[in-house]
Amino acid sequence: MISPDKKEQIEEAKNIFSAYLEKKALRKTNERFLILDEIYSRTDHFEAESLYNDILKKNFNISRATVYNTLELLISCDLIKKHQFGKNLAQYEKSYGYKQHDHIICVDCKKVVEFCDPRIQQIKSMMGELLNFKITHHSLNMYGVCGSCQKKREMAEAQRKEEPINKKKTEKQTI
Amino acid sequence: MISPDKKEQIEEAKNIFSAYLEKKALRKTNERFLILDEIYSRTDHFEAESLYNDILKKNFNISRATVYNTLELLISCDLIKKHQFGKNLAQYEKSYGYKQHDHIICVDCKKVVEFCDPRIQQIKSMMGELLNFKITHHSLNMYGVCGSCQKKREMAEAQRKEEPINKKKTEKQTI
DNA sequence: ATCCCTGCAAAGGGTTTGCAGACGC
DNA sequence: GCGTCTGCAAACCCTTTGCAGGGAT
Repeated sequence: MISPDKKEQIEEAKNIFSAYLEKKALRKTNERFLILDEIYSRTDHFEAESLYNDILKKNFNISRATVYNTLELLISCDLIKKHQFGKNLAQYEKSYGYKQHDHIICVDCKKVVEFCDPRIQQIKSMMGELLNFKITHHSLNMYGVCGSCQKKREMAEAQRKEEPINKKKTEKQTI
Repeated sequence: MISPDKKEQIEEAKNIFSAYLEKKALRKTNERFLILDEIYSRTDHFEAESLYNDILKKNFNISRATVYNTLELLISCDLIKKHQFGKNLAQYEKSYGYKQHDHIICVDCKKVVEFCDPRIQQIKSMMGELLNFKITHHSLNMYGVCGSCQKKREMAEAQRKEEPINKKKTEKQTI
């Protein structure tokens, strides 16, 4: 999922953003490009707050309001995507130069893995036609336990059997 | 999606909940069964707040804390499912007696339509195996414009062309 | 010069938490 | 009677909003 030359990708993203702002008669402020730059220098998914903090760390003065405002603009011109992985906390990821994909999330360690499957596209177009919807986008998340967390669970289970002390309390904890 | 005899379904749901509480050594309080009853008497999706309000309307004294607590329990024993359709607002639906399905949401009127597609199951098991995840559940939401909102959009567009007054302002509103 | 965009801080809305009293077991 | 659940209200967290000043066009 990593592009060969990140620098060029950032430049291209800036061009797209610039064209978008022009088309919509919005202003090209330093803050907006600073945020785009920070996002495209990152890897993986991020939250609004960590983006904000990392920009502060670099001694740029910027406000949360501007971060949220700019994220909204970047979503509009398809330079980033917004996700909600179950909790009430939005996560974002850059999307220019990355192909369409979906996510598997580990319910224990919260790790996010990406995957592609062409059948999603088929379902999308078939269901759109069937139900007379003009589908614009979708979100498919699978939740489960990743390999290493499966092992951890097995070990914890084995230990529980070894020491059946305080039986009632242990039972309750497996809610 | 409507069951032939709702009453029986509610009874069955209560039995499942009762057995679950027993197994986990949790208490069978009136509040918990009251909430379950209210949920299974409803149709479609609902939010925690409207559930809470509707119970208050029936002159039962209950607190939000208990509603949220009980919703959590009902999720654990698979009697309801929790969804996040994009916003920071959880929606729930009863799940006992209803077959697995996914959702299409209209981005204009927020209408939610359900659909089934067996290919999801295939993708689930294939990706689980491929990435070594024990998949427990998933969430697939498609977003788009429903039939009637498509018409509304077309009409609005036609009107816009008829009266090209205040051109610049109209342009900006299409963000 | 205009007026959109920014930073700041406070408000907002859904959800969670802490505590004292109530009640299922 | 013990210990969990409840109701209440405050706290919490992420996000949005209002406002006055500043900068892009």
